[in-house]
Amino acid sequence: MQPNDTKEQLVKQALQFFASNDYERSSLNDIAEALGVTKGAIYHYFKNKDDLFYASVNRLLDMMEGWFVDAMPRDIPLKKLLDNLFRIDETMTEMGESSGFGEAVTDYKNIMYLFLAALKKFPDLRERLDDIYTGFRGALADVMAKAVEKGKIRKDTDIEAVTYEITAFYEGALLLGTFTNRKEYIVLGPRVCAAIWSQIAIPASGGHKGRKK
Amino acid sequence: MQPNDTKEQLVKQALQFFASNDYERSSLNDIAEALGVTKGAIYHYFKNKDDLFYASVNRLLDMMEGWFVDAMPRDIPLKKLLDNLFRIDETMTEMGESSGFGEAVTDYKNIMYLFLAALKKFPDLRERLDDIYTGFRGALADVMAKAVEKGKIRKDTDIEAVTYEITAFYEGALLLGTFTNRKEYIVLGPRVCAAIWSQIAIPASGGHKGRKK
Amino acid sequence: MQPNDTKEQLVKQALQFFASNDYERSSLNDIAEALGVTKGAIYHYFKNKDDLFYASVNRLLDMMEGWFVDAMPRDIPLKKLLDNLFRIDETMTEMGESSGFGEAVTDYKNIMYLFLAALKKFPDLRERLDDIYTGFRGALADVMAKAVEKGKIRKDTDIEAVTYEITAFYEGALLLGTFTNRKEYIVLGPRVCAAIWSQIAIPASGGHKGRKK
Amino acid sequence: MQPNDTKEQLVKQALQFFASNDYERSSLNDIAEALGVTKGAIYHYFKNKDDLFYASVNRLLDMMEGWFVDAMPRDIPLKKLLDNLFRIDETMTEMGESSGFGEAVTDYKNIMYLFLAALKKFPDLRERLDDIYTGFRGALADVMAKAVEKGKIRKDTDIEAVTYEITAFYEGALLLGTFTNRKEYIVLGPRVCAAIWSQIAIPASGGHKGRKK
DNA sequence: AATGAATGAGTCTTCATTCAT
DNA sequence: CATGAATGAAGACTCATTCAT
Repeated sequence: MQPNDTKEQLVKQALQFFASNDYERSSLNDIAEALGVTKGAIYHYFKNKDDLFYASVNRLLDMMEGWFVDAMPRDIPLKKLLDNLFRIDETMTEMGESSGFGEAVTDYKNIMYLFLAALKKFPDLRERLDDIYTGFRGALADVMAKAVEKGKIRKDTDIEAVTYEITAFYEGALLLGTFTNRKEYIVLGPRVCAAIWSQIAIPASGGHKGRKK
Repeated sequence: MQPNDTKEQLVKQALQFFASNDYERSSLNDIAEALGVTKGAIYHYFKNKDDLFYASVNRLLDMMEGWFVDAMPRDIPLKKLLDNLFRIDETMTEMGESSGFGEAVTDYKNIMYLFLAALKKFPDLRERLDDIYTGFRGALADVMAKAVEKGKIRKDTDIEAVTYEITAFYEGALLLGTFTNRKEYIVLGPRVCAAIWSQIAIPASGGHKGRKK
Repeated sequence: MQPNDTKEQLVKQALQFFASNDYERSSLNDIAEALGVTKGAIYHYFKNKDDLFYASVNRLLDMMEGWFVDAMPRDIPLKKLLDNLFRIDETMTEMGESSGFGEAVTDYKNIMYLFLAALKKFPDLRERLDDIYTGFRGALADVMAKAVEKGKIRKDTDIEAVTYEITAFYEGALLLGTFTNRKEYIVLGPRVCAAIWSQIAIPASGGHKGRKK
Repeated sequence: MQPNDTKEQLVKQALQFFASNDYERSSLNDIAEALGVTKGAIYHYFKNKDDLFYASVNRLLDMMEGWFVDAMPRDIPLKKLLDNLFRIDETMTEMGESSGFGEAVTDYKNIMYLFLAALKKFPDLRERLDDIYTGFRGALADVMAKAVEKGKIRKDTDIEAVTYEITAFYEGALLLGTFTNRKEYIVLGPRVCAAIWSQIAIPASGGHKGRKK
């Protein structure tokens, strides 16, 4: 195994470990054991405990950037994109699976803790995270702009507000799930999607056909 | 100074301290110094470090419950309520001031960390937090139901979805602020509010013309 | 209740407490709670924690002195005295009951620990304890001397050795009981008594005499 | 220095330390200093303070088992064995020297405290200790049985009682020494031995061979 | 006579980090 | 490359004792 591969492996495993274990409360002994190496080995590849954590979080950010920005489909019909997005649980699972990290990393609750711990230690990560959100919102705005052009949604749509609304709602829904331990977004996500859609869509024809009773 | 007063004081000060300092990383030495007492005094009133933290978080939850549930105005016009709510920054500041805790407790970024740290340590707090969110959404739903009756908003409004949407958006906006360190919600909050309102409001007269330019 | 009475009560209760609880491991808080008073009250009557312990142990020594020395029957037939003594368990129980302290103080295991802890802290107690053993052995020797006079036991009996033998055996039997948690002395005590008696008694008649000068 | 050697060394030195210092009152600082290592080093080899103590006491029990059970001479004339045993002080010293532990471990006073402290903390040690006593008594009983066969002692000897008598006396003599700080057993031990012997021996013949000058 | 709040020195324990091998 | 023994600073917690009331 090439040296670099070893380091890569360690980062990947460490990320999985940190996803399910609180960084502050994990001793290097625990970590080393979980990674199947000795403490010395870790110090061989990383400057210190923080360095390993930093590398792990960055690996996670790479993945999220790939998923939410680079891999964001931009030539898909807006309605379809939104429908997909608002099946929040499926989207998260899909992302987790495609990432190749275990399911521990998929669980938003874990990611939440991971990010907050990381941001507290490494404020410079804020910038990377910000880029990801900005990128995501940009992609969404692009698709909406196209939808306006195509006459799918109203011309007077406040695109910036709506992308922000969607992004914030997304995060908030996951956060509420973390707080309350109930995934209400599974049921309510699509209904919120419908509500938002009705707010921007151009009515097919006459009148509003009572989208819900 | 009465014993009870002392304990109360300690809880209050500890809450302020924990709002700006990470619980795990704060040594009892730091805490004691910040509270202006000796370690021994803390152990006189609290079983251990966790106990003090638990009491502090509960005090915060009391406050939030009072603000977001008990003090929630229920006979206010919906539009007015939403306008108020979506001036997120002002609402948070107002709540902070009314609480009597310092501004450290007002800052949502701090509360975020506080809650996540607390939930990790004391899973039973999840229930209290859940009650608060449920209470808040219930109050919101009540006002919306009345607005429906009064013909202010559409009869086919998916009240449950919209209240969830608002709550999650609220949390998400604050969380994004925490992540990115930018309070976009100051500008975008009201615009999102307008978008949501247009989605549920009954058009003043014929056709939906240019609710926003 | 007179002040002195209070102090007396405290000493008595403390003795019972120390009989079942290790002194070193008992905090003054525990002790105060067990005695049903506050720490302050203890400091009112005793100089410090050690002082209370010292008083308690002395009270126990008073009791033992009364039982093993002062109340030792000296005009009883030797055989009867020995028979009584070697029913070790009954003797200990009887002593405990007569003492008025609870049964915790009766249990030799507890006394053992108490003495060792006390001797370690207060070496001067050794003298008192020594006096008690000396007194006991003296009383025993007196009875044996009389038995020699009366022709009950052999004239060449090494009285000093036999009293020492009995005393040491007694302590040793109790100590073994403490170590092994089995009261073998209940069964074996009387048999040892018989063996010792046969060693000193004058054979009723012919028998094998003159094996000793 | 090999790892195992280091741990062994620590156990051995700790035993010597605990022999002369009360476990409860010894801080890990004291212990570490006495062993010539840092506290951290101790925690490297032992789970905690108790663990080190436990290992030390077990090492002592190993030694005692070796001495009092395994190394007990079984084909020696009973009289000689008893004579040896009842020179208590010499026996204890010999054992101490042969053990290789320092003289602190030899002193029965110390062993006493050690055992009681250990039994209080680790009740399971009682079993080991019990085995040692049982083994010792068994060996003694074997030798006595042979002596009966060879016509050296009386057939009606209550072997079980006598071995118990000897064992308990042994312990008791040492305990009295601990309590009173006087080694009376140096003088009285042999005299008690003579008394016991006269109780079981078969008179050689008519003559009085002066067991005592 | 009695309280109990408050202290601070001391306890056991953890852990990131270093370093000789 | 990798080990794991060893360190030492820092952590949470205990408790005998004091003192104002």
